[in-house]
Amino acid sequence: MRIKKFKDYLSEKGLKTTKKRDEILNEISSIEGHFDLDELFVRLKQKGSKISRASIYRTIPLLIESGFITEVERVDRHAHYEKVSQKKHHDHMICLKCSAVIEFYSPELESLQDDVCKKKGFKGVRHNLEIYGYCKKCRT
Amino acid sequence: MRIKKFKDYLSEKGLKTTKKRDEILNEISSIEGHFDLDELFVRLKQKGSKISRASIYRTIPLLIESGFITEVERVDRHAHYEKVSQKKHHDHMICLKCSAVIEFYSPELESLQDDVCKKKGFKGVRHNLEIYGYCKKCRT
DNA sequence: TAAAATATTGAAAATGATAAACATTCTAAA
DNA sequence: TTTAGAATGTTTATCATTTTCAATATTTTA
Repeated sequence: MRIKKFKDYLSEKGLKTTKKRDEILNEISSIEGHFDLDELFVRLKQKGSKISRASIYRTIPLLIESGFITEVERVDRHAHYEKVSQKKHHDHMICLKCSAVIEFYSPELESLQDDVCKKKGFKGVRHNLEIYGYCKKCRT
Repeated sequence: MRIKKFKDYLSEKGLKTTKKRDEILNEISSIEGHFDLDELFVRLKQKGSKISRASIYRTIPLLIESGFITEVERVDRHAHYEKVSQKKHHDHMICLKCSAVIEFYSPELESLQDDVCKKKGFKGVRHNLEIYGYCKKCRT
């Protein structure tokens, strides 16, 4: 599974499998939706882990490189991440007031993007769409 | 013009028109393309302004709120801005090989996004779409 | 138009996210 | 099991941004 993929990535790079990396990996696996570094840290601590923030900071680039997580928009002033999952691709609406993140997926939007790419002779492989505005609750 | 709009915004909010705010406003008006806070600061200093970074930091949210500027991609580790201009909105295709940036605009894509927002009860005010892939030259 | 009320300013200190240094501990592979 | 190199935690640094505070400036009021 995906965890194995990460371990393969490590050994390819001559990096090592460690308990801390396993803890991080497992914890992220259990998170649904977005998270930031501090959430991850707190969750691990609550489970009795002795991990430090520094290790998490150091592990995150590896997780991104190996395709385990991706960075999503900086909603606050710090980075947010989410698992790259089997879950279907989706885009985001971000509330400018309450910072709520709404996931959505529109097949029409996807295929229209393909059309636009074709028109430009561009071979798209992935994309990133963020719509900023006001969610149902916050719109006046 | 747009400068007046900002002044109206200030008085609506019970804020004051000041020399410093005018300086910032004028300087931004003369900038083409992206800028960051420090560029703005240096330009003002070069023109003999006695302004401090703190004032610029404090003015930027007002300029954004009033629709004078917007924050664009965080390229580095700090914020970048650009004037909200007459130039038509567009999105970007970015080549993973040669880093070429292709601007495009698709009215269909825009209105489809509006539909998707409507469906979610979301009031979109702006968006950001980047399609990553390979340009005409680089696709194999 | 002077005085009162309130907002703005610069300088410096504070904060928050992230990174680096370094000594110690752990992992993998011989 | 040894050993080289990697990973770790703690502490310290860095950089962008925010806040505090006393001094000024602007606007309002009388």
